[in-house]
Amino acid sequence: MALYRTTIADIARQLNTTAATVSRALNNHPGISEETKKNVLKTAEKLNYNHNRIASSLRSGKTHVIGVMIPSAEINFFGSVVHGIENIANRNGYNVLIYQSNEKWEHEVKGMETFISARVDGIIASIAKETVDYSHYTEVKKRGIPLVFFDRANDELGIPSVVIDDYLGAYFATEHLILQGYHRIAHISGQQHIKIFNDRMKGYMGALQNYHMPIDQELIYTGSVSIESGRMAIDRFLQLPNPPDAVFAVEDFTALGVIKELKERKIDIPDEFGVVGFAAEMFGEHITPSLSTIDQQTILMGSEATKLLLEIISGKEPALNNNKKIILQPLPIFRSSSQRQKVID
Amino acid sequence: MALYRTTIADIARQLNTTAATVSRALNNHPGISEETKKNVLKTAEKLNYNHNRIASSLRSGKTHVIGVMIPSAEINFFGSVVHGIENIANRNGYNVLIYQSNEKWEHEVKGMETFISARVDGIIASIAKETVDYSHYTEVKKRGIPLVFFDRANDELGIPSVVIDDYLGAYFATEHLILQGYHRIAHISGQQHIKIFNDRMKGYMGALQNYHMPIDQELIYTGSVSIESGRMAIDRFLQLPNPPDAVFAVEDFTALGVIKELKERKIDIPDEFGVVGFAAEMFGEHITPSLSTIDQQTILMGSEATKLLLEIISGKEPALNNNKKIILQPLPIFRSSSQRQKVID
DNA sequence: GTGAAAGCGCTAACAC
DNA sequence: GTGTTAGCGCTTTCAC
Repeated sequence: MALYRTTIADIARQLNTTAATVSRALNNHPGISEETKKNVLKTAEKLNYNHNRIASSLRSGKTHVIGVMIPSAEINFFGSVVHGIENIANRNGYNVLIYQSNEKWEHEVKGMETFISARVDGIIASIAKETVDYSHYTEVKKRGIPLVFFDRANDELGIPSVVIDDYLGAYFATEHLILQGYHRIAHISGQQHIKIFNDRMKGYMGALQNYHMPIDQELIYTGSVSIESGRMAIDRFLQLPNPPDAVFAVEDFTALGVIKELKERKIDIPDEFGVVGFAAEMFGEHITPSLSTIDQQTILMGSEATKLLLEIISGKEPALNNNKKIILQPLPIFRSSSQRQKVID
Repeated sequence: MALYRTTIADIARQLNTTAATVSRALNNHPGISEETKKNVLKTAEKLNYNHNRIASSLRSGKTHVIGVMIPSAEINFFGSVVHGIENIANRNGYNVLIYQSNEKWEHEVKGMETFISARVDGIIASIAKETVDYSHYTEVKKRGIPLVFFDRANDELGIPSVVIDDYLGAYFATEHLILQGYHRIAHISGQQHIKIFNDRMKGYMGALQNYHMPIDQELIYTGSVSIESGRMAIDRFLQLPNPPDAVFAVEDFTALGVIKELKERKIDIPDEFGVVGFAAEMFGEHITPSLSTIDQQTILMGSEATKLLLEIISGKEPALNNNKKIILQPLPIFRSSSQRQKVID
């Protein structure tokens, strides 16, 4: 088997010309005759030539690779964002190098080092839950490598980001429950040091205030974003002297726990109790009752982040201290779990 | 901002030594004094040096990058396999370049070209549904680039693969329905040119035969792997003079369609009708009734494929005409949709 | 419109 | 244990 790989020098030799000319022809440089170009292309084909990006990158300083840092490829949300990133990247001749943090700070640091070593042209990242020290991100910034955050961003680093409007999504969800005639609306929240969860809490409160409904601290349960925390929240809520008749959960799995617990207690959804989640996880459409939720526009988030990054790379957007923040509109999806047939009033 | 990047030559200059020595120290070569190594490491740190993989790759011919071709990052199954791949790859100092075919042959071809250009050290791929021409894969093989298939493999190309035993999984599913006392067990199949779907059909038939039950062609519906095809199959089955009382569906979404249709028709699951799917999709656990299914061991599939690839790369496994096939055991998960409380006999 | 020459940053073969 | 030398394959001045 011939492991020998054709180089531009081989093509040049065949055509009695030089590597420089071949390179120019292959890269569509202006000022190269049509004739030469045609010959080069034909010979390249004949010799089974394949462009060596490594050599090209070393010389030009551009790798056409984008590093993508996600907490986990196994989580639907991130897989879907990656899908959006890949589409735009490939369409523009960029490749995508994936790194998973598994929500661990150490992995995130290692990933950034890998990206720097690999000389990626830019990085798209979503911050790990564990991360509180951001020096690896500021280091990337300091080295002049374009960086864009998505979903889990940090606004204080002068790094642009693409997020959805979590406040608004939560506002929509809560408002919807109010308009459906629920009177005491509870909220199950997530870890408050994570901005998106905090924003959702604020959106919940904002909607209540706007509709002149009291904010009752007893109706706010801080959980850990899991089925179990949904179940536990219901358990506590129903022990209250004046229990809620609806809940906006910080995320779909939490809402699922709520539904499971309510069903076991034979409490009718949505007539006796309304439920809205957040994230538009796949299962929500298929459970009974189907789950009302807020879509986070994952594919769009990926493609917008990539477009923004490519604009920074191309110089159309400033690379430094760019606080640009693209805020996507959340998309409410109201299904059976919150749509009352008869409004009790 | 200093975009200047420290090179090993800079470190060498500081220490009055040469780039070669610095390189050796950095790469832990044998025969370098502890003292020198310590000094190099210290100076590298001080100068904020970062290894340049591009230059290193060009010289050494190794990129430490694995190309991964998947149909879509958005499909849970593939995201999960990628998770398994990433874990093993990173642990061994390899990075993962992702490419999505979107089930299209053209994209798959382009992806392989990209991998070749990027000089990846090896490739892990799952074949697009559309693909019937495999020349891009044989081309990769011809160029001596290690290649491993997972899940959707082709046994005739002399390329190793990691798959689950689809026959056995289907056998388990069907046998389980038989043992639960169902008498007429139907099968909803997928496109038969795709091997895994064909294997599942065979496993279904094998179980029936082993238990001396007749194979009735009327009870086999060839669908397109979707919720809709599950619904349509039930519609047809229930029009038969002698309808089935259970179904083994080729995949979970098809099984979901079955369940939705049966519920609408007020047919009790599992008492009147048993259902088993395939794939262990997330939603199956949370719908009512919960779905019996066959787990495909996605993470394990990813890690086994990566281990195999790394062994080929390291030369422990032959690179050429390696027909090694790692067959993972499917894991039955029997839930409510097929577990009869009372066996009707 | 094309050639000559240099060099991106690293590693490996060969000295000593 | 370390230095010398060469070169991986490409792109990019600077010529003419």
